[in-house]
Amino acid sequence: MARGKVQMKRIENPVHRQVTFCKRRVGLLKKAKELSVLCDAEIGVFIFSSHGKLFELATKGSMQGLIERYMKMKPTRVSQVEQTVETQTLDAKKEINLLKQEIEILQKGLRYMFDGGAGTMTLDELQVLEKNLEIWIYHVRSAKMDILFQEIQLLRNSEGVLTAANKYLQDKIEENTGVTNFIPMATDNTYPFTIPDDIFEC
Amino acid sequence: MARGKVQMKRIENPVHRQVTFCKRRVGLLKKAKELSVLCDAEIGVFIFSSHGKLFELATKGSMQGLIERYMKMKPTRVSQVEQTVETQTLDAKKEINLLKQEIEILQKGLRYMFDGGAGTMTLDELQVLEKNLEIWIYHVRSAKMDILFQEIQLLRNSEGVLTAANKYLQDKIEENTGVTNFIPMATDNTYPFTIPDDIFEC
DNA sequence: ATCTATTAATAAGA
DNA sequence: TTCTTATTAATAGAT
Repeated sequence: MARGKVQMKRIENPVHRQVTFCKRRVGLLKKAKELSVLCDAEIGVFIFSSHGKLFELATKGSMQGLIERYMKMKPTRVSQVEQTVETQTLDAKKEINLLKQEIEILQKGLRYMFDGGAGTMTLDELQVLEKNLEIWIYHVRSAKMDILFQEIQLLRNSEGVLTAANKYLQDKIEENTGVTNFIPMATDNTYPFTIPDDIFEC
Repeated sequence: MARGKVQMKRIENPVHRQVTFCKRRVGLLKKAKELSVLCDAEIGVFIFSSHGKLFELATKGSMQGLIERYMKMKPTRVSQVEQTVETQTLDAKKEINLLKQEIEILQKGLRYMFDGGAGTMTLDELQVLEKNLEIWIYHVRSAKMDILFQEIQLLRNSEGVLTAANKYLQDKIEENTGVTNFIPMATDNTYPFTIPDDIFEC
């Protein structure tokens, strides 16, 4: 525009380039402001120098407002930043749903246990629950079972002792009195009173 | 700039205003492009006409990229949309952490049970676990306990029956032989073989 | 749109 | 950076 035309290409001389940048930058922002005022337009400009420095102008309101207005008008491509955030949110929600499913299974299992086995769970859910509870509950039951088993063995032993005593006394009576039709008491009981061992296999 | 100066104020004549808008808009974008080329700058311009129509220019890449670069440089005020998304992400992460804590406690509890009580859990964790397991495990044990208890009661009954039979037979022998120093077998056993009821209170 | 008289922008030099 | 100034570019108003 003065003292010679300018070639439309990058100015190689750094000093010239810097000077021109300053001058034209001011000119551009001035032009933007003029256009805004004269024609009642809303204009946003940002300029990043080759060194990364930012210069900006926003007529009427803030640059943020302008960018939001711009975004609303062009929702075609979502920005990478927003996409990342969106992806994170999606991942998080997926994870939450998975965890909630897991807890749902546990809760259903609780209800299942509480109801004493009312069939409210699906097979898959029961399998998940089973896998989790098997080892866990096994060790809880085992501890108490050990005690109970010891007691039962004692009872079995006492039963055997008493039975032997009973037999011994019967023989004694038979031997002394010659009575053979002696009827032992409580013959209607199922005898012997054995507990299948597999009941202790939890 | 030609045929008379212009007042720096809104052009009231709509026709004039529209014409000026067209001309100066082209001029502004041209200037922006020139500045970008000459000085190796990255420039974004958007112009909203008074009627809301958008005109834009982004030198080097897309407007989206420019806006992201702008945002990174000025993270002062986050837009409401992004803030909402961010809040959601935060909430989601909080929720995930809570659920993970819950599962962590359950897992620790599993290990605790497996180890047979090796003190790897904190008191709080144990209390949470205890609260959750109490009802659950109670009903698991109860089902089996019911069976066991029934068996034990049967054994107790049989014990009582045999004891009664034993006593009867002793009386009978005493009555028939006059021997009073009859020593029952197995007197070294602790007698009677009772199981404290509280062992069934899980 | 296009023309053109006139103003505004600015390249080069200081 | 800023000022000056010669020169070019932009554009207001008319067509």
